[in-house]
Parts: sequence; structure tokens; C-alpha cells
Amino acid sequence: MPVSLSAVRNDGPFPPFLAAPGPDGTPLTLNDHLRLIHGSSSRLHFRRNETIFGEGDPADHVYRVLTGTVRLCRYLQDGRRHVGDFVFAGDLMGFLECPHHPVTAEAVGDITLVSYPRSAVEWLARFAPGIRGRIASHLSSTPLEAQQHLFVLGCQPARERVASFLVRLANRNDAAEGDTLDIAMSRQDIADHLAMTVETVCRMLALLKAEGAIVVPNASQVILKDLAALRVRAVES
Amino acid sequence: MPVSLSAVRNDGPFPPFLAAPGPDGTPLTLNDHLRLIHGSSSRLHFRRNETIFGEGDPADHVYRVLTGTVRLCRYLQDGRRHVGDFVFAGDLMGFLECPHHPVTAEAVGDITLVSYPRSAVEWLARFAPGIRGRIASHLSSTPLEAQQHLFVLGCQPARERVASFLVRLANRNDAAEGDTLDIAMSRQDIADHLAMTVETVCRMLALLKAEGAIVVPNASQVILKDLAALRVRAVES
DNA sequence: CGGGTTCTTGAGTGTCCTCAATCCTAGTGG
DNA sequence: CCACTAGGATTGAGGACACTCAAGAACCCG
Repeated sequence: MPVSLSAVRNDGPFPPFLAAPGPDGTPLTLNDHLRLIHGSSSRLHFRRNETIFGEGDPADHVYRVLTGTVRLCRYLQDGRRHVGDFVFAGDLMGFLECPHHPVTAEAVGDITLVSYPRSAVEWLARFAPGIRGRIASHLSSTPLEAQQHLFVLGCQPARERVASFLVRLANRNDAAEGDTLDIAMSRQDIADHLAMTVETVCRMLALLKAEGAIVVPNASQVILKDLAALRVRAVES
Repeated sequence: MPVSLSAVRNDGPFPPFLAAPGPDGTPLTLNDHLRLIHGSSSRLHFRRNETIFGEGDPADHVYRVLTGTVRLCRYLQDGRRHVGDFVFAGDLMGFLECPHHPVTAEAVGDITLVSYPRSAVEWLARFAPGIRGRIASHLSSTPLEAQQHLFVLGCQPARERVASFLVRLANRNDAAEGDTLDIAMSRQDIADHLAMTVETVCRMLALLKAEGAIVVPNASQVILKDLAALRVRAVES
């Protein structure tokens, strides 16, 4: 579903007001920037487990997740799956560096997103370089983060992996002790992300529960009972 | 050891001949480009296990490895080490995206390298954008590669990890069946890279030997007896 | 309310790690 | 030139952790 670019001409000079903060002195937000190419964007909906783009597809769009969660994964010859990362509401998702998508993007639940043609985003990025960094090719947004996950997977035992995952979710949501985390993804998604089995994910959640670090009222929620205890287990980020 | 920039003025216009192939029609090589900022570079030597730069140091230089091999690693609170990647002779190494080095760089054996001030490289990159991609912040040179290693560490058993490592070395050296690979790094380096123990690395090498895939004349050489067998074990790259 | 999917828990097994001993190699000093 | 030594490499035995297989529980959807 390619979008006509005629609505906005993307080869002209950049609006000068963008270089400076807004008229009221507040700095321009990501939204302010993206609004500029709103004319060439389109809103999309996907149902649970639907594919947004497949590995190898031309990477000609960049997406902004409005609601829901997306998983970025790769399928292997033997049918196994590896979930490289999750993209949450508010995040940008795309691979400007690559001609083709290096991963498959799938909807964890029902989701809404906005797609921007690559050309429009690159036009924007030429004048607002910060944009590039905000685009969550999450697999390697910074070398440090990539290292981090590599280490979690390689060197951490099961309980620590799950703790790291929960802490990351908590940080992402600015959750404090006692808050309830909504876990959008399935146990299988988590397992494939942390390179373990579903059973082990369950067991480690049960363990953290037994240790008093969390409460698990239902499969899609976790209450952070003792965030400090979790952070001790988790790898610092 | 900051290098004076006065030898080369890096704020002038870019030499026009760089935009086009050389006078004889051959495209300009990486060396041709780097020669332009040769004046601000300096040659360095390090002995085995010496530190080139430490994690957290300001990333104000980019390096080109002339001879030897470098390992990029992180040290953890509990004293463990994770080797994110190796950088080989001919590769560039640096972190233009980061203000501080996210990893420690150490000499695997005695090495020679050339350091370029960050400012000089960024001046160069402005006109020869390909340079950026050639700079081996190997941890994430492409999202796909980072994913690859993540998967090897997360989902592959010990023998497959070692096979993947050997295949990568073989590819890097354009080695064919029957060729001898020189393994510059120690078993411990390999173990910390593949997230296993030294003992398991040895055992897996012995296993691949027993399977007829390789011959191990000594600790620092491997003869590729059956490259196809190795590739079957390894993750496709 | 029933069927299906997902989650959870249990039992047994295999892989890899830990600990320990030995071998090999390179470097050193006599 | 050779014995000695120290560090790394290799091999073996035993144990811990996570996986596989399997069954039951909880949840969601029609």
C-alpha cells in the first residue's frame, strides 16, 4: 500500500522555524516533527499476531506505534523463533540503514500504527538529525544496549534474565514499587526473547513470586512488590 | 596522547577528486580516503593484553588495526568478562555514535594500529559517507549481524557456537577447504566471546575434530578439513 | 457452557559448568 | 643446549541447571 507523495513535497527547503524552539520557547517534540510529514503518512491497524512487515521485505516505510506492542523476530530453518526486541506504544520502528527489513514485525495484540514513507523520514532527518536516533531499530539503538542484551542472554541464568526483562519493562513505564505492570506479550514471546522455554519463564516468575519480589495476579499483569530485589538480579542498564 | 590537528586543516572544502574515481578509473579505496587525514594520525604499538582504551573513556579517536587482533570487552561487577567482538587487521574500530567508549579494547597479541582524531574522521565522513559504515563498532555494524550473534549465543548449543565462530573466521580470511586458520585469541577469549567456559570450548573443538570437520595441529591453528560440515553446524551469515 | 489455547507445575534427562589433575608449549636461566 | 618453570590447553568426574515430556489448571472465545 504505497502512499502517494504528492500531498507533501519533500524536496524543498526545510521550514526555518524547526531549527529553533517553538514560539513559546518550548523545544519541538518528536510529534511536532512528524506532523510535518503527516500528509504522506497513513494509519494502519493490525490484529493479534498479524505481520506488519516480513524479513527481507523492502524497508520503504518507517512506523510509529500508537497503541499496542510489536515484536521484532526472526524465524529459523528449524522452525524456531527468536524475538530480538519489542517495540512499545510511542516508539518509532524502522530500519533506515537497511534496504530490506532484517526482521519480521508482528503485532503482539491488536495494534494501531502510523506509517511514514522512507523518503519523507529521510527528508525530515536531513534537518532534524535527532530523529534518526529515535527510530527504534531497537536491535541496536546503541552499541551499549546491544551489548547489554547480548550479555543477559549469554551470561545470565534464567532468573536473572526474567528479572532483567521485568526491570526493563518497569523502567520503560516509569513504574515504581507497588505499581502494576501490564505484560502484553505471551510467555512464549518472553521465552523467545530471553532464549529460554515457556516452562522456565513460568518457573522463574514463580520463583520471584516466592522470593517476594513480585505478585502475579494473572498472566498479563505483574505487581512490583520489591523493585530493589529485582534490580539486584537484573543487569544494570 | 592528543594529536595536534595543525598538520591538516579539517574545515576546508573537500578535494573534488574524491567525489569521482581516480584518474585511472579505479574507485578510491578506504586507504585513499584515510591517506587524506594521514597528517593528523599517529602510529601506536601495544603488547599482548595491553589496554588500548577503556570502557567509559572519551571516544575521541578512531583506530585502524594494521597488524594483530583486538578484542572489545566489558568487565562485570563480579569480575567476569564478556568479549563482544574481535577486530582484525585492516578493520577500523571506533564509536562515532558514542561520546564515550562503551567497551574496553585490548590487544590479543602484540599489535600495531593507527589512530585518527575523531574530528578528522568526521570531516572525512561528511564527504565520503561510506566511511561510517566501515568503522567497526563491530558490536552493531548492521542490525542483522547483531541479531545473528544474539541468536548464536541465545539459541545455539555449544558445538554450534564454536562452529559458527570458526566459519566466521574462515569467511573473514577467505579460507577454503583445507586451508589453515590462525587463531590469534586464547581459548579464554573465545569462551568469553561465545559465553561458555574454556573447558567446553576445548571439548567442542575435540568433538569437531572427532567428527572430521577440523584438525587442530596446535592451540593457535585450525585446519578446515570439512568446511561444509562446519557450515551445517553454523548459523548462516 | 464447551472447546481450545495458554499458563502452570511436576518428573526425568541431558548438557554444560565446576572442580581437579595432567599435558603441552614457550619462555627462562643455567 | 638442555632442564626447569609457568601459563595455557586438554581431559576426566561429578553435579546443577534448564530442557523435554506430560498432565492439570486457568483463561478466552464462540
